[in-house]
Amino acid sequence: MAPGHESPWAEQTLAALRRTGHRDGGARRAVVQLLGDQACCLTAQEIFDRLRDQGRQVGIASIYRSLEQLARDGYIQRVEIGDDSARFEPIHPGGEHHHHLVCGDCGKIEAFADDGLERALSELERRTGYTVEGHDVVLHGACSDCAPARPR
Amino acid sequence: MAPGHESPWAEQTLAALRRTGHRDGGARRAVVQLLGDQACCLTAQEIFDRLRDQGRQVGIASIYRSLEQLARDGYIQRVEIGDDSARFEPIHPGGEHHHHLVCGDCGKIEAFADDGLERALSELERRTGYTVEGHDVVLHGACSDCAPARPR
DNA sequence: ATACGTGCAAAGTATTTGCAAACGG
DNA sequence: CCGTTTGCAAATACTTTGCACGTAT
Repeated sequence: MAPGHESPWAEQTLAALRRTGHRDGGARRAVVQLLGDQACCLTAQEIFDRLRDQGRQVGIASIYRSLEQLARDGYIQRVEIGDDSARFEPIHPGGEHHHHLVCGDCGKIEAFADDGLERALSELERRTGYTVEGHDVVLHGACSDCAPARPR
Repeated sequence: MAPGHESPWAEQTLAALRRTGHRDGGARRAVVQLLGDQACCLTAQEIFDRLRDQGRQVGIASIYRSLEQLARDGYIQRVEIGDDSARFEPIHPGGEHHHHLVCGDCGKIEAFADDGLERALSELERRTGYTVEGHDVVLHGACSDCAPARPR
């Protein structure tokens, strides 16, 4: 990430935090900026490592605290992949939104979006009367790199 | 669970284990029997507690080891709900299969099945060429008990 | 000035592993 | 018998918490 340059999501999120009376400390800002530049979800440890690689010295506790607050306030989403650590990624207010495919061969996590799936989910919510605030879908299988190597 | 009586799933699973050359020790059998009688997914700790309540004295390490093996060999499925422990439930070979709604108010976990959702998922697999071995869907929201109490 | 945010270290959970004893086939 | 399974305890991994200090407002 080029210093001084922020993704639109990071900018919006930091502005919203300021507006809601939060102070702008270094640790949370670094977490938000890093998350905003990421293609996909990161673990707390990954965030810690990348920030340290960038020379930003943040305590891992601050990362966990930032993530907890950001998730609670709806800026980021917690994603459970099935390895034993939680992952986090920005929620884009526009509503475009994706799910994850976890490759059992190489461990890679790929994002995908699918309208049919989203339609089925909202149909389900409507029909059952559940009051659903969010949903996670995780597919386990072989990613597009590993699948060709195996017989279909 | 009435001793001596086993759910069909438990019976099949134990038979399959025997057939694949596994020995029939007490701990894993107790785990399989308990899981077979359960309506929904359990954590390792819940399994430990219920077995102890039944008078079956099993080490929690054996429960984890059994669950790991059963999941690896495709007898049970790991379900990640978003609290910080993993849950496990039988996979019924028939293919009928459900997902989970986690209530943010009361914490209850409800199972549901939905054909439209399953159709959308298989359509997605077919269209993208992903080789998908399994999928998890978790809805977060208010369950049918808590939702009526809140304005829709 | 004054509370909020941060870093460090310690405490808590959830899960895994090492090992010797128990046990099934 | 012999190797798998088990229980215990110690180890590990991840996350949370207590507390003193820094810093944004």
